[in-house]
Amino acid sequence: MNEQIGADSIGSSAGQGSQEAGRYNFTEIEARWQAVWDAEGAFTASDSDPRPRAYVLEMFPYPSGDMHMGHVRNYVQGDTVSRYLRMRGYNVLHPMGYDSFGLPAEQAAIDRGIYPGDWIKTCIERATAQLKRYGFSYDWSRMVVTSQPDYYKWTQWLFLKFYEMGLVYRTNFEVNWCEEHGVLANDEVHDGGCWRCGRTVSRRKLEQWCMRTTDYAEDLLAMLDELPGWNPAVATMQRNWIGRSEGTHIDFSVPAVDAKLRVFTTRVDTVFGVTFMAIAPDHPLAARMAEAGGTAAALADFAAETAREAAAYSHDEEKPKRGLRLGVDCINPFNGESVPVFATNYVVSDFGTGAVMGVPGHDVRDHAFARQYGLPIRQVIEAADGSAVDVEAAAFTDKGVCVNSGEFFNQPFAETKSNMDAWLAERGLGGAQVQFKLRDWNMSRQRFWGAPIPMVHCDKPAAEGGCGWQQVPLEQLPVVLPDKADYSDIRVSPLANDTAWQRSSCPACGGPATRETDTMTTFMDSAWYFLRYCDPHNSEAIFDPQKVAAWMPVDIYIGGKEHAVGHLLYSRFVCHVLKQAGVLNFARPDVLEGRGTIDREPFRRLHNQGIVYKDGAKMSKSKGNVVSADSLAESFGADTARLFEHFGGPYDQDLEWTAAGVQGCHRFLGRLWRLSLAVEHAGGPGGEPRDCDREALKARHRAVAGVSEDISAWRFNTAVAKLMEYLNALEGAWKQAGGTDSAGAFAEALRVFMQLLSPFSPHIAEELWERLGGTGLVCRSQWPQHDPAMLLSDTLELAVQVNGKVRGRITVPADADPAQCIAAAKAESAVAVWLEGKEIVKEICIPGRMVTLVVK
RNA sequence: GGGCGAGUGGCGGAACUGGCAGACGCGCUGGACUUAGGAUCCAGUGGAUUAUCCGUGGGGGUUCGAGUCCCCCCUCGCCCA
Repeated sequence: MNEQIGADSIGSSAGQGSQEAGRYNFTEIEARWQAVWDAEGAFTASDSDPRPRAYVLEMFPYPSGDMHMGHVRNYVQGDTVSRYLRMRGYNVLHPMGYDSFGLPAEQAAIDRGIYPGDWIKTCIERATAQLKRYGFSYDWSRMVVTSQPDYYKWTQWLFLKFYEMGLVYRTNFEVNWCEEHGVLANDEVHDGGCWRCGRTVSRRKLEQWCMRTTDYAEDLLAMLDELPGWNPAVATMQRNWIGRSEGTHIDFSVPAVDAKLRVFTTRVDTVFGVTFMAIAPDHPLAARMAEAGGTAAALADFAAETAREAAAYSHDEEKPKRGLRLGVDCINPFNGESVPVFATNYVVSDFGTGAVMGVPGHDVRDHAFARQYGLPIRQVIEAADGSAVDVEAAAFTDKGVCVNSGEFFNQPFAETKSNMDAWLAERGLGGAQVQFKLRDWNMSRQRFWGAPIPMVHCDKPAAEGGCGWQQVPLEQLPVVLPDKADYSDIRVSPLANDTAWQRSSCPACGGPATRETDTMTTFMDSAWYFLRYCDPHNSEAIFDPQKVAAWMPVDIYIGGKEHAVGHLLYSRFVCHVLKQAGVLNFARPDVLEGRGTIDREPFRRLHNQGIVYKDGAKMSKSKGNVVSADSLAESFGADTARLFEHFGGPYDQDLEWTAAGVQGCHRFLGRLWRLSLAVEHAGGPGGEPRDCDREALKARHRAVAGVSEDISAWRFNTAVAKLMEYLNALEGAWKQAGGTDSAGAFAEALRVFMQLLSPFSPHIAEELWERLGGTGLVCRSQWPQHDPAMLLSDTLELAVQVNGKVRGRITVPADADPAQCIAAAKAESAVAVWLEGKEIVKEICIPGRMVTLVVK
């Protein structure tokens, strides 16, 4: 730094020859400050720090291949907020980890013939290096990795805890089945075929472990109302997913098999319009009824066919409705009528009661079905306004008043429903019933790369007094995955082939037992990781409840809205259960907006960043349209890349990836660099403040006010724009200063600049902060305040409108009253032209903004 | 089909409660730095038939004044059937 760089050198090249030392060398700067932060433990969240705590969390990634721009966008937002909150005086917990069990690792292992754990280890190292390069302020000492035994031991512990609470049961669940590749996840089924071989996928039932999430449906729904900080769109999606509906159970008797067929309906008022009964082909009573009706063989065919078909139709296609008349009737309890029973492909057995009453007059699907099978269509509801209804032409689905319904006539829906519910309840035939769309949670995956379900099955047959399924004793956790995986037959999980691993002993009788070979869904791994961050190295317990109480709930959770129902709902569920079990109790009050504590809700605020697209598709490894996180950092540096991610648009808006414009952000940092060095070299405190100094001062207060407000409101794009405006103003003022007199004032202005810039481009901010004489680390300095008085000026420029069009502008003292403004407006020559020969009918002055005159 | 969101220059996007549309940046045009330029600086940049007029997907409305509020329509995206 021996070259004198004066004010006039802003425009000169700083990147050549002897001036090399003054060049903005981002590679060097970024490495240097990352090392300093590391050495200083600048981002360690301390459990003993007395300052108020904040917990900022981004959804942890699946570490498969490169981190890409979609990830970076997410983390940049969390990091900026974290750094901002630290400077506002909070003890911030900002951790990172990896969701490393699951399909991609398993797939990579199959494709490359390696062990999934080895592959994932490499990926984690790579991802960590990429994240570190961006200078994200994570407390890396708290990293959790879900595929490591010290983590999944506790995932297994949770499973057993829930088992003890009676929340886990075993049942038949439908899975997608490929003859060559075995069980497939939903996203491995493409257009009804296996994604690998294209073979038609069928549905098959497997015994699996299942969690009673529906027990908590009411609470999970109700507590959404306590979460005003959630993205409302996501809250709505969860409400719809939980799908509470108030309806009615009705038992229809089936004389042929002497049984009752129970249906659920939200439209009990249409019960007199029932002309058939639709059930799932695999309804528990279906076979018996078919037997009685002489259609057993036909039913078996039909059931097999619909099982095949179910996988073939994705949700957005309306599949053709088909049915099989079973040959038996059931009796409508309300009017004693016999109606035929059909097995159909549009009623499924694992939802509701697996049976639906067919009311073609008032339900669209039933209408289509009745048309196809020539069933009668009957009108039992009339329009409330008395207008004509033709149920032969189309189903009338509005709520109206009953007709042709015996004693229940001419009443609005609510009354009819309560009367009918009561009528059913009195006779023991059903009654009012609340139902949820939410289903219980299937925990089992027929996969190797997941946390083994810690259950063993006693080898002794039940008939000989065997013990059946038993929990693995807690002291034997974790049940560790073998360190080899044999993928020679990929129809079954390697665990199911590994007889040595399966061998175990029965905790109940001490005899031989066999391990469960299914592993847990990865949604279970990710449903509690945010708790483990609070106490990541605890080897005695899943966590210390006091540590969790001190950090939880998460103040700000950031991630993609594709997790609106899955991950977020399961995480809420786990916390609700643990609260009930007395294991946790979130106690930390809301530091950001002073809201009350929600003792079992894990995420106080939820922000969903927009999706990054490339070539019209969401950026993802599987689509092969990934732009690596390294690409920008390499050519422009992390500081530029971070800035650019913010600047592209509102954080929650989707965007098509393009690097066009990144130059602008890089130029901005380059200009800041050159101005700062010029000021640094000019040195010395200035003399009397001059106009240009005052301009710099005003610009500074404007920037502090604007940037603070924008960050608080999550308007990062405009915050960056305001930093750019600040630089423009400082450059202008510096040029005006034309020398070194004012260097002190400009150094001060620039130090504040570095504070404002620090959450966005932290490395260059540290470097220049130090050069300009800042003490300590800028990321630990206290966020600057602005003086509101500095935002005001002595005079104001007002626009003058005549009949709604701007015709001129006037400059008035800031304290001028409306009458003075209006008088000045009329006197302005550019305005007067438009007033000539006209009559002024109205004069309006909007203080500080404009004067508007209406003429005739 | 239902729910939600969006439509503003050549481009990404600004515009808090209705109050000067296009902040900030990209791109582009011209110029400077005696050559060169993926560097830097300066000036300009919504359109047009340029004293003025027209412009925020289209059409109506409320208002002194509408990107913003109300009604109808079109297009796109996401979620759910």
